[in-house]
Amino acid sequence: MRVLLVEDDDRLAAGVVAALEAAGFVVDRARDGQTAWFQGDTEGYAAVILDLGLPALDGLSILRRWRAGGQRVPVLILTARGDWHERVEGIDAGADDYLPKPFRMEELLARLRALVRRAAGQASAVLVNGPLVLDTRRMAVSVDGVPIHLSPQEYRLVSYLMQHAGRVVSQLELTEQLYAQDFERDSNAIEVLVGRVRRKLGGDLIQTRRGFGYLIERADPQ
Amino acid sequence: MRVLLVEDDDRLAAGVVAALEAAGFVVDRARDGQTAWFQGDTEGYAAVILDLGLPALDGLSILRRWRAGGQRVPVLILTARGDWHERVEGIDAGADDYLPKPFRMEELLARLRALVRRAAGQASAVLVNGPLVLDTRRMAVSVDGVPIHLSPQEYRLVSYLMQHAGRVVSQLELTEQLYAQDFERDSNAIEVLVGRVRRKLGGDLIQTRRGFGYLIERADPQ
DNA sequence: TTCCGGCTGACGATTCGCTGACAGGCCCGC
DNA sequence: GCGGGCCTGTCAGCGAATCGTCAGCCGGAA
Repeated sequence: MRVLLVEDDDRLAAGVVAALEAAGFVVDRARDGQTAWFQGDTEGYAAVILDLGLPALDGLSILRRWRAGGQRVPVLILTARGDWHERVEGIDAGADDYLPKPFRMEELLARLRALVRRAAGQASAVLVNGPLVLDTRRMAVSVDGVPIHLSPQEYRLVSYLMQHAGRVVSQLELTEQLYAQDFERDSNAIEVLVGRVRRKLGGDLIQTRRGFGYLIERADPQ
Repeated sequence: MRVLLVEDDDRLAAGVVAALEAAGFVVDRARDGQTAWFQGDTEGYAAVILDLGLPALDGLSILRRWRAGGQRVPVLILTARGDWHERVEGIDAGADDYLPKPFRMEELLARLRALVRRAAGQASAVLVNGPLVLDTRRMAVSVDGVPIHLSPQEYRLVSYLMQHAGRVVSQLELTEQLYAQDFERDSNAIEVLVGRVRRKLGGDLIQTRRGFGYLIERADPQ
């Protein structure tokens, strides 16, 4: 877990670095705004601890530049200036947390842990299998980068097959997944559904295992 | 954007509710811990403001119960007790932020906005998505730099979709976020609302995923 | 070849979302 | 208090999308 500490006061910085390293973080330190801005934008940090009172380039400006450039790294602001509108400004500039000096090291650690935990909670929800890409958040499917429009039922089918890619899924299993319990079993609804999806996705992405079920091959770089 | 305020002091609560509503939030209030616990667990709030000193069930206990039950709603703790180990305890119990009384209403709002943003994975007070810009501080929306006048309800819709840009949001979720608890579910209010917003924003900024919900595409540098 | 499981096109009932019209409620200026 | 404008939920109607059904076809395996 690598974090960036942006702090010009050597004594304070030393203390914070020691505490962070004791807590298991790997710490880089930047003394001035220029360096901080560059490093925060290019290196991949899990979090940044940012002092507002800095030489060369103000902390708030760095933060705004990062955010304007789409840099989303979690930022914890650290400053001696404790008046409320400074805080509001910092938070609205895109800081994720704020800690006024003087602070207890325990509190800094707790907040930092919370910050990292939160940022890690945003898993990418995109399933990829060869040319087939399924984005569960956008509920969108594409083949070779071309977006494909699927109806809700069709989407559910592809989603289920993708989540179980590399395994044969029986018609019975699909029926149980896609329909309510009281669904007539000797219906060819699944076959029709698969047909429709195949026409949209093209090719043989969904394979048939005659007598067993359907399958999307797993084709990942593993 | 629907939030839950857990506060037993009527006078304070009234002030906070007024400020929150003026800032565009839909507010439910709970007076005691029991109610708070139940509501926070069952209703889908964008955030919870939690007073630690409560009758019936202590604030920290509620928080721990929520977290133990997997409830991830962002929680901002509010309390008169400002010593640091209380803060650490609160944060480690799963609070996302902490504000000691007395506080400025502006700071509460800023922190609340930050909390909601963070939960949505955004990082700045100004949300940008392609031509669409939403300034949560000024409650202003513009498309291609042209300011658009939205009614409160319309603004909330756009705000919520922007906070969750790149994700399909169901009508049920929108209903829960935009309306108080006792709202009739089989109404087409959301559809009408979306229609009105679309006419104002123009184009297909708000997409429909038939059978699933609505979506504002995310178009930013990653 | 036969047979059986799967595929396909057509069809129609139903659902879903969009829209215009309308009305009640609220606020503001007079 | 009164009138007008805005806000916002309800309703009905429309058009399109959805999706199960059915009948007939195809093709692989024995």
